[in-house]
Amino acid sequence: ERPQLRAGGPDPSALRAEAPWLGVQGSGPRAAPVTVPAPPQGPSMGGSFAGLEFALPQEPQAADLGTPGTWAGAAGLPTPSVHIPVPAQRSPPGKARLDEVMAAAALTSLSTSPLYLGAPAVVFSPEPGLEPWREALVQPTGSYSSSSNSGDWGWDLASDQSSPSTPSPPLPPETAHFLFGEPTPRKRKSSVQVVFQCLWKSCGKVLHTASAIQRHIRLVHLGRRAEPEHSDGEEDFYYTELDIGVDKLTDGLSSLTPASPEAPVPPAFPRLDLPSLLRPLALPLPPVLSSAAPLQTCHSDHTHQGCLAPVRVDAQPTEGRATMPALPSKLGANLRKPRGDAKKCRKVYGMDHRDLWCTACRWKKACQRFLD
DNA sequence: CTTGCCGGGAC
DNA sequence: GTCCCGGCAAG
Repeated sequence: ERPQLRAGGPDPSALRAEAPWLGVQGSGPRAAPVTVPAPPQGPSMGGSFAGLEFALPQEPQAADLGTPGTWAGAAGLPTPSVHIPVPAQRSPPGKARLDEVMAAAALTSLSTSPLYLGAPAVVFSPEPGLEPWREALVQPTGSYSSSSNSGDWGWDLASDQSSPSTPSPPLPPETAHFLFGEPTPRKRKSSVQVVFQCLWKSCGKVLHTASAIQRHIRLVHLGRRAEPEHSDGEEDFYYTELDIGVDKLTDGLSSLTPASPEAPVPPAFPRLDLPSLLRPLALPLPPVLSSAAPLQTCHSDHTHQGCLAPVRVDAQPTEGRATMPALPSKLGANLRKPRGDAKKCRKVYGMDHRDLWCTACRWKKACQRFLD
């Protein structure tokens, strides 16, 4: 028994429905954020992007994460090899080894976030978040100036967005910071703290342990008993893990700690101050992804979407009541499947031979004969 | 404009 | 359950 879909609230069913589909669609550097090397497909990077070097986070740039400024420094090095996460060419669909990618993602999450032990399902739940990462990766360098993201998708507790003087092209430090998807590498364990934020609409509660947040969700949002044994794991869909620097934590979370359990107001998410950088993205990114665990990225495509379902909210980016920033106002439409390019019964047989159509076509449903 | 099909209604 | 269609989004 699932709770009814609350308007504007997280929708686990949508997530579940989308997950397999995402898996099918998954191609290219899907889990590249951490372990998957640049996909071999597509034009060679060496040609058009000579001089640039992949900065895929094989080994997370420990020193950079959490301190975006470092990136500016890296970019300023005299060497032509700039640490810019040169996006891989979009690879043909279906070529990626999904199992590899998934395995990599799973391993990464396990190795980087011991706290997952307390929330096993989280490994799955953030699945839809892969996209921004991928989206960024597939952006050709040449077009990066108009490319994705400012790194401000998340709340400012997790990342320092204050680098107004930093030029954005070709790659703002924030972007690099974000792109690596692992802002809290193991090497900096000591200065990083993990918190768990409730994604429930208008909640945003932040707790320090997975069990606590699960309990919170069970009790407050799912209306269930607090005991974990009564859980079916659904609460995992409603929170996200955030890695934040201790200093930031102290600054930003002072009013969000469990000491103020009644506070319905979520952390003050930063507004998107670089909207132009977001333009190419089909979807704004779930804010919770900014600096969270590696898997906390969104996976979608220019022609596909749906990844936002689990964090769907109706909040407006600039409104105080917003639990999350900059989500599209009409996400419902994003759940619609993109039109396939296959000819359908209607087109093949024409209106004249409607009797030849498959039943679904006759009923104006998704064609079952000519699948995409 | 046409096409695909979601959402929902009628039965 | 089957069957149909209004209406929407994409092209």
